[in-house]
Amino acid sequence: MTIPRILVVDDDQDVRQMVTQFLRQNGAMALPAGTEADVRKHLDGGRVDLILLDVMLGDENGLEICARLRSEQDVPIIMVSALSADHQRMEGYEVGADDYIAKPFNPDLLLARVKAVLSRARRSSSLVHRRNTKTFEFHGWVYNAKRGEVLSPAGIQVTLSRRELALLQTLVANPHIPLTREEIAAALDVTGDTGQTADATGRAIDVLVGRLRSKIEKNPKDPQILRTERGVGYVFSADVTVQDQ
Amino acid sequence: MTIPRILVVDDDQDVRQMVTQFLRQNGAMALPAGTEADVRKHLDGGRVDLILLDVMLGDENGLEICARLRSEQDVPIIMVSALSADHQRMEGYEVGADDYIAKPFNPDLLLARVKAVLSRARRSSSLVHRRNTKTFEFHGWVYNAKRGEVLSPAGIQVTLSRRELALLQTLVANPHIPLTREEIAAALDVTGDTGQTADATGRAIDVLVGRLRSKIEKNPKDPQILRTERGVGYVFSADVTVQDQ
DNA sequence: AGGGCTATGTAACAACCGGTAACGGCGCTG
DNA sequence: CAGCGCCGTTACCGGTTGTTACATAGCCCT
Repeated sequence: MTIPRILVVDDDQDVRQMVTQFLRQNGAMALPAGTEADVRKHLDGGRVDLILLDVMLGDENGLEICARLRSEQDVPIIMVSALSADHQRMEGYEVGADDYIAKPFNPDLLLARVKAVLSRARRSSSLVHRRNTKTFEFHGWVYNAKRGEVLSPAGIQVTLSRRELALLQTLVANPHIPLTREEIAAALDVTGDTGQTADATGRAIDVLVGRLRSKIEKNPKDPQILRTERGVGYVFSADVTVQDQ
Repeated sequence: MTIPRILVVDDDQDVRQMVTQFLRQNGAMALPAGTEADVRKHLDGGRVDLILLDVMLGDENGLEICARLRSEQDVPIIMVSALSADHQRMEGYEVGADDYIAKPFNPDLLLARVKAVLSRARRSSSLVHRRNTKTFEFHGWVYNAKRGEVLSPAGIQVTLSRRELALLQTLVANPHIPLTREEIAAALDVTGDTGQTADATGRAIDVLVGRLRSKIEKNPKDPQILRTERGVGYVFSADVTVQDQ
């Protein structure tokens, strides 16, 4: 990658100078900016890879600027603040900052953050490394594959055990397709080391299904989502909508 | 740039111990194995980058084992033997060994061979690079390998003990790759080799993991960084960005 | 409809696994 | 020598998961 251009936005001239200099020593093209006008000038004029934005700009509110910039351009932003309280941090994220760092900061820390954000940005633009998290939705339930989180229609988080989660994952990936116990066992890697038949694996799957039902079916006795296909196995009989993220 | 895993196969406990220790000092994850069964356990379980195989195993014939392994898996093998006769060397090559070294061997020589075979296999040459100072960043944390410093997302320095630091280092070098307790122990050089199972090493790793968690996890009860892989071991499940320095 | 067979649901149990508090040994430092 | 921090061991607890046994439901045949 070419030398990254970093906009250093801070109303304190001394801070600007210091940060700018430090970044330059570390190979970046640092562009100091004292006001939002300065920022816009640079954004209009040319390429900017990252904005280091101080939360407290004399007259202007950095958070607002951040939100505004975010809504207009897709430039990574790291918020900088003298306030390290957690809620500040959260606010920073809410307005769309990519990261947050407290002042006074450790140079190593700053550099690490900058590089992290830059490489993240680069990665997202190259199709190769895209790591997509999927979210599945069915009958009001939401299953976030990455975090392994399951939310009930009421929005309450349900904790599934590892096995239950794996089962759900398998099912969700094959909606409306009847799966035999053997297939499920294979997907869950249950077999054990003695190449057991599905029967020897035995009722493990049945029991597991029961346990999952007890957690995600409104009335486990009359399952609507995880249905039994008698003589065959089980079907996930809900429509699933998938969202990449 | 993962740390290479080297299986040290020798029926003589003292030799195993010595070689293992030497390799560990030079940055490898050395896994001692006394029998073919041990070898298979490791091969089944996980990735092994290289096997150092003694020709004379008490009951078994190392050459046969070598041939057998070769026919099954594509793992580089270096044969080790007390007999330096040429025909032995030839035999070693015939059964598929990548290199051959006579006992007693010069440590430097061993290391050279190991590196050669590893790089031929286009594996990491981290045996060499490992001395580089690196800074790792994950979830806002910064770990400076040279100074052994760890900074929290808030920029506060956290003091880890020697062991905790070593554990972190091992994990950070293998993000998203589940490590067994045994592998971790090997990397930390915990047991030496007394033919102990991972169980004999006992809960040391578990406890250590717990201690590290209590320092770097926001909520140690629900670890986001250092996750448990039930029945397997532990995974460092954060994206890590690395900077050479 | 009813008998008999098989498939499935599930409660109870036991084995196993991982988290962790507590303890004690060890080495270092003052 | 006392105090302290580090670290492996142990024991206990709680959660997970496969097994078993028994109850029930579904299906086929007469």
